[in-house]
Amino acid sequence: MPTRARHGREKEERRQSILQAAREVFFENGFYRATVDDVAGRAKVSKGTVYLYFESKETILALLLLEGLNELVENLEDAYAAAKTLSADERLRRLSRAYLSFFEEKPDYFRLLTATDRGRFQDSVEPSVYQEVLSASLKGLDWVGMAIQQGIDEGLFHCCDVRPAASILWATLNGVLDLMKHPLRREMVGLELEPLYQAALETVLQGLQSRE
Amino acid sequence: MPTRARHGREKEERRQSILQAAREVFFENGFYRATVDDVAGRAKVSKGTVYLYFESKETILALLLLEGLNELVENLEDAYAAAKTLSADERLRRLSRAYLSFFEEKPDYFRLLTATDRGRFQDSVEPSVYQEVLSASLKGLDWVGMAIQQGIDEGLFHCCDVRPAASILWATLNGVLDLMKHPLRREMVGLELEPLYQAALETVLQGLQSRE
Amino acid sequence: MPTRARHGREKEERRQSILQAAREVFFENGFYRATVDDVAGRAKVSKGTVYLYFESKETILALLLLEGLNELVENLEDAYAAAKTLSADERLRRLSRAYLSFFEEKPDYFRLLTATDRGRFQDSVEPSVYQEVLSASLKGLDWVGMAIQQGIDEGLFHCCDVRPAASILWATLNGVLDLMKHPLRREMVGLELEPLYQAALETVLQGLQSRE
Amino acid sequence: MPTRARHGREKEERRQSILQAAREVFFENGFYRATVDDVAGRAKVSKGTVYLYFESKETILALLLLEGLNELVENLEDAYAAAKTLSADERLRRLSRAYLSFFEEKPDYFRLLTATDRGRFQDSVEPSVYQEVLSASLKGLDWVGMAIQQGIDEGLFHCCDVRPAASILWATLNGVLDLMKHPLRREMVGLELEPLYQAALETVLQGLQSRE
DNA sequence: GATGAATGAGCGTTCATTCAT
DNA sequence: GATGAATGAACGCTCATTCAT
Repeated sequence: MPTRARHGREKEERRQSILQAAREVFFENGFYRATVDDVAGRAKVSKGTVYLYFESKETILALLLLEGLNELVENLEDAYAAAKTLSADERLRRLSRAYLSFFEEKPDYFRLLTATDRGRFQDSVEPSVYQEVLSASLKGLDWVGMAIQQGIDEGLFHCCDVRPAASILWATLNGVLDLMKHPLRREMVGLELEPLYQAALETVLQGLQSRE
Repeated sequence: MPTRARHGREKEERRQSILQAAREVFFENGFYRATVDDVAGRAKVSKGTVYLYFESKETILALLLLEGLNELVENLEDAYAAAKTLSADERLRRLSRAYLSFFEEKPDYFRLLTATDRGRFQDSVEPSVYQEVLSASLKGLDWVGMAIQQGIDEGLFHCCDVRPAASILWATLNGVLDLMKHPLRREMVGLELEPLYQAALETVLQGLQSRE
Repeated sequence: MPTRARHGREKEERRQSILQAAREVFFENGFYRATVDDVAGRAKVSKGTVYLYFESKETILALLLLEGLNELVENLEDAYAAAKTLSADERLRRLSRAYLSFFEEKPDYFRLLTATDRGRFQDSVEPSVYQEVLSASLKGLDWVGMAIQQGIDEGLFHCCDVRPAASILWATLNGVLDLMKHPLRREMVGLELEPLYQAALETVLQGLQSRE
Repeated sequence: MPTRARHGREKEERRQSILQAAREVFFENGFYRATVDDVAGRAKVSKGTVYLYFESKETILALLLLEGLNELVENLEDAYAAAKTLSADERLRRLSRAYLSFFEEKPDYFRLLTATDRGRFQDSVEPSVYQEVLSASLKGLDWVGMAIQQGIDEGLFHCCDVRPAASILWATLNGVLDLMKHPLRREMVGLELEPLYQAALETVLQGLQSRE
């Protein structure tokens, strides 16, 4: 059934083009300033068509967030797997680099994830979806945790508990990205993102290795 | 001119009561869900009066953010000054504690600062105001930087540059607070804020002391 | 031409199944709340197919109304014919009972007939169709009129004109049904439909018999 | 405080002019076809202003219905009171005439009351309001009932129960008005409203007087 | 200075109808 | 003939802002 297959593909393409349009206008104007009209206009479809593919504006946001987060998680997974034979600290460097790459390639997801007023989102979307977004946003912690556990097993780290250690590292990376995500703020700090990010990683690694 | 003075005082009081009302409704409902009607109602003035004292809803937000940030900066300043005779690492512990206190006492400012969709804010407010907010949000960096400089001078830290070191520490503290600010997320991580915050601080301090 | 014939039959079946679906959803949700999507879904055809068989949503309503009215008229006709040998007042009792049966078996037609906002209907449907609905809704009058004429001829009624007499009886029956069609209203009136309906009929019959 | 008083009066006038506009457009187009924009345009105010005075479109309808019904009830009350010294049948004639006058002077209320799809109305309006409308629409029954009770006491009517008798009379009057409210139907029936209405009244009065 | 009535553009969403396949 | 994706006008409603009093 080639026609059916074609139809399916075209539908999926249309869906994707609406999602892409939403990504663009949400990023450009922020979720609240962006209107469904904007999204429709950008995707060159009518407003009604948007609602043919998606339940609501909030649903679109949720999908974008999940898409972004899932991509990040995949990147982390790959980085972790690719560094299978390496030492714990090297695996953590790979994980961190994967996170940085994601940030640099999809900066919009970051803005969306961090800058969207949660209040409205939280109660416009099904609780399960909200939970899913929240939990996906913490997946990174798990991979970092596994690498740190390896480091503890290998005797590299002397801290006694994995979860706090992983949280500290993850929070630090997030903190640096958040601090540097805004051009104006980058300018005010007077540093480049990449070297600072690397330095932060090494500092925390050092700190975790020192016996206290 | 006692009348003029009284007028001035009354005007200022009215202004403050509107700001207070705005604080409450913005915190309760989030900036976008809160309406100017809500603010006026809470302040027991008419909607027109709100616009007599403030240019726009966004201006009010900017003022609240600045207020919060200034209070934080004062706390940091005090903590820094009070620890005048202490060693650099101890001064940094005092600064960190001051930040944590602020977060715990005014958690709403945090939400407002981090969770407000920037798009609308940025271009509804005069650029100078936006700059001011941004720069105030980086004041913490300066105080941390001064303590770290002291640490370098004292030979405590072996890193060569103050600004990156300060940024790393500040970003870490921010990252931890951000990670733990949401109850649901706190639950998912399974840790308490305070011990994690302390551990993060000590880890970074250790990392900055190690020679690389 | 068996193929043609089969096609014709299939077409008619499809048409009927759409009408049946429309009956169901119009009755369940009311005409305005029901959507063409609902009708198509219930009939398990596509929305486009509905428009292949019917000009518009209103046309479907008109057809349903006519169907209902025709059924009523047939019932009245049968009741009239079956009471061929009876006296005029008995024939009127049979006609009335037939009307009541129709109301009790198809209460939804009543709702549709009386509760549908006429505005849209009247000018969404061809004038001839509207006329047809209106005239069908008056067919009952004709049969009642014939029985009353018989009564006049037999010397039972002393009123001089058939049409007013028939109108009065018909209006009374309608009025009672309308008054009692809503459960909440039935409860408020505190009476049962059937005895009230009978009493109303007898009262009017008495009234028509009295010499004034 | 003349200003306050003037303000109040002006506000009330504005309110009334919106109600009047709603009456017009609801009557012209039916409730569902009429849009809030239409109402606003007719009242020469903005759409927002409509919502300043009324909660919702349905609320406006409810108010119009109640207004109409209350006016009717007042008319009936007056007619009943004015006929204090008359015999029961004469009082019923006065009540009926009052009802007819109301119908002729405010035909729109009738259309609105009988032709509005209840489904949507019923669940767009608070249950208490719906109850109120329903109960007001039955107030006429009470006055008719009182006059009939008087007729029973005076020995005029021989029926044993007031409520059915009142319901029959009221239903008949309603049935006639409903039958004749539409010009096209009036034409088809070939009678004038007023004589038919009178004849119906007399017929039922006769019927109620006859011993069965 | 203070009011609050008025505005009107804009919102997210719906749905009868059309039309390319 | 049948489909169902696409349309787009219209809907009821909101709310930051203005301005006559």
